Amino acid sequence: MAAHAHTHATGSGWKQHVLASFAHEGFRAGGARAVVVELLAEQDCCLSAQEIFDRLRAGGRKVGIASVYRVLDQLAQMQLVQRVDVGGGVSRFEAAHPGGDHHHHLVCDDCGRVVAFEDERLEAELDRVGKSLGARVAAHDLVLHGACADCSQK
Amino acid sequence: MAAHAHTHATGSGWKQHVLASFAHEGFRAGGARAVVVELLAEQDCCLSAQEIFDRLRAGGRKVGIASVYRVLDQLAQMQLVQRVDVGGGVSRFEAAHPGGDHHHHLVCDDCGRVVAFEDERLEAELDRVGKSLGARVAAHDLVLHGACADCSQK
DNA sequence: CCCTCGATGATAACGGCTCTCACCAGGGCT
DNA sequence: AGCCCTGGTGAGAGCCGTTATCATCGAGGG
Ligand SMILES: [Mn+2]
Ligand SMILES: [Mn+2]
Ligand SMILES: [Zn+2]
Ligand SMILES: [Zn+2]
Repeated sequence: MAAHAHTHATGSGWKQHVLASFAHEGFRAGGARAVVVELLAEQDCCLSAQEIFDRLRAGGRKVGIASVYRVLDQLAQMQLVQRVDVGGGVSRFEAAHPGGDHHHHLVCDDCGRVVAFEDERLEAELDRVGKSLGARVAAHDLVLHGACADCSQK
Repeated sequence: MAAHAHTHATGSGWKQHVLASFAHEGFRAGGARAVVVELLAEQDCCLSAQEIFDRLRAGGRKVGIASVYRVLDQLAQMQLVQRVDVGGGVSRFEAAHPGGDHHHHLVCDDCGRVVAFEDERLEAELDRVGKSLGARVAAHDLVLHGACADCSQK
């Protein structure tokens, strides 16, 4: 696992999977949906609906904010994106890979930066706890708050 | 650990600690603050600001919603309450015990119920992960989503 | 081509939260 | 006890992310 440049965590594999899923569910091909999926596929970490809207507009695409929320909602219901709630009343969204790697976030309360991380043992513990509750846990939201590595050493 | 009735997780110990902290910080004694603390001390689990407001009003207390948020904000900054974000754009709050037990929540996406749980090993893993990031982690928010024990077995 | 119905986007509405500001009252002082 | 200053309070307006509405557009099967 040497030093190949960090390819986007969400390659075109995810995008293809999403488009196939939409087709399979009998959805029609719409411009807004395609372009939101396209943008999400290029990201390494979560974006808010407003950020998605702004970037698409900046790229000359005349999407409506309602369409952005609509598509994100559909994707979330189909388990194709993960809704990330870092507090502050804003939801963020990122591609969710079928059975694959997912990560969590540390939010720096000083500079606002969002740092992604993943940890195998932590996931195992989360699974164990879910089972011990007798519940069928479909997802877990985890956010660490504090001072990021940069902010904490000054 | 036999069957003694489940005493409130937040006895008067917490309340005393909070009042002492406020006095120590040079705050004046205000009616709204006292009554919000009082109510929080009686709870076993988290309440939203609106719920706190409604209950106080129902009890004949003429508090303002602004005061509720103000007090909750002060308490959160003094680390005397934990802000719990279970999604849906509503923050919930519960008493935080100095160095003691804290718990997390499972939210049933079917019936909306909120189930509290605590787990020592999970906390240890969370600590380890925080350290491995080089960050100074002050708090962590964890919410499990899925079907609760009742809803999952039908 | 046409026609139907899902998709889209401008806009209004909604709700949680925050801000503003005039009034209230704790408590140090005399 | 009475004053006064200042922090505490609460009604209401405002802010902002999200959701609902609805007229219009266009994908795609006939
Ligand atoms: Mn995880
Ligand atoms: Mn914990
Ligand atoms: Zn930082
Ligand atoms: Zn349930």
